[in-house]
Amino acid sequence: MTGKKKSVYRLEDQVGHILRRANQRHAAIFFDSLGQKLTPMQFAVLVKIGDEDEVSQNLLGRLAAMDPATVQGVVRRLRERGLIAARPDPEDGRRSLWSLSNTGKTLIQETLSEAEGITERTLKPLDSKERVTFLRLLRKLS
Amino acid sequence: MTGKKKSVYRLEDQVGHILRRANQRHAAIFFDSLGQKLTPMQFAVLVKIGDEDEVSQNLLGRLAAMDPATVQGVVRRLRERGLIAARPDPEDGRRSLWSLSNTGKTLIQETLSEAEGITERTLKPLDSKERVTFLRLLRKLS
DNA sequence: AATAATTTATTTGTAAACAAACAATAAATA
DNA sequence: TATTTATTGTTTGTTTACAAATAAATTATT
Repeated sequence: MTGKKKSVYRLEDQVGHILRRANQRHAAIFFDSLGQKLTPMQFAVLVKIGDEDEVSQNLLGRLAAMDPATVQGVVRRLRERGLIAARPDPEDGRRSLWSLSNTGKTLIQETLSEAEGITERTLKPLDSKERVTFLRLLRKLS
Repeated sequence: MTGKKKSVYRLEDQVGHILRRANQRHAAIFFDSLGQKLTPMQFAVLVKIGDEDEVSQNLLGRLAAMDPATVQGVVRRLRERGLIAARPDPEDGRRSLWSLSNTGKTLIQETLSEAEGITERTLKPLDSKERVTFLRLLRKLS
């Protein structure tokens, strides 16, 4: 009786599914902490613009790992809230250059420590050695 | 000169950001392999319904880790394609019960091995020991 | 039975995510 | 200079994600 071993596909064992659930958990933690002020991507975009002073859409997309079409929408909403200022690039008619407004700078300053708390809470289930290992391996997959 | 150490918030070091990028990579691999047939969530839903024979929206949401409102849309699109059949629950007027159509069963059979390939390709950067470690830690965060 | 509480599902609205097609500008080449 | 190629950005459409509000049906309580 040497039958073929039936391979069972268990969704909950697939890395994609578990990655997605880990993301969900992180998003929930983020929402819990900063959800009334910013979404995760809005926060990421503000941080990245702040790092660079002034960025084009293309550069911002690379920095924040976002599709150009996605950048569009995120930045539009932030501009509508006055958190980002825009001016045309004098050297390239295709581009516009984005920077943080004062309101935007203030908001980032106010939220940075909460953002650190979000990372901390997300990693809470791991001890410090596990965190190092996990982040190293996760980076390999990204 | 024992000044306060300025804590620098680096987006690319935050677990949320790296998780998101790992997810992006997995989604791209999925799209590359099955993108013309199914999305990741459509695939997950079909697998889960197939496992259970017949499910309510609520149960399906729990099984696939999806919000009820999200389940709505995913299932509607699959029904429109004739991959899922629905009937009212005779015992509970609020529910409808969903099952795979024959077309749905066939499609899952055809795509299961590709799905295994997606998991394999996603984990490619890790050797087999690292995979075990990674999945164990990732599960703790989900 | 009548009322209240719970469960289940739906609807609406906002925000991402990204493919695909298109448009505009700049840079390279003929 | 004129033409081609590459870069950068926009628009459209589809899908996922989820909060919040609502509705409908069931179950528990009085």
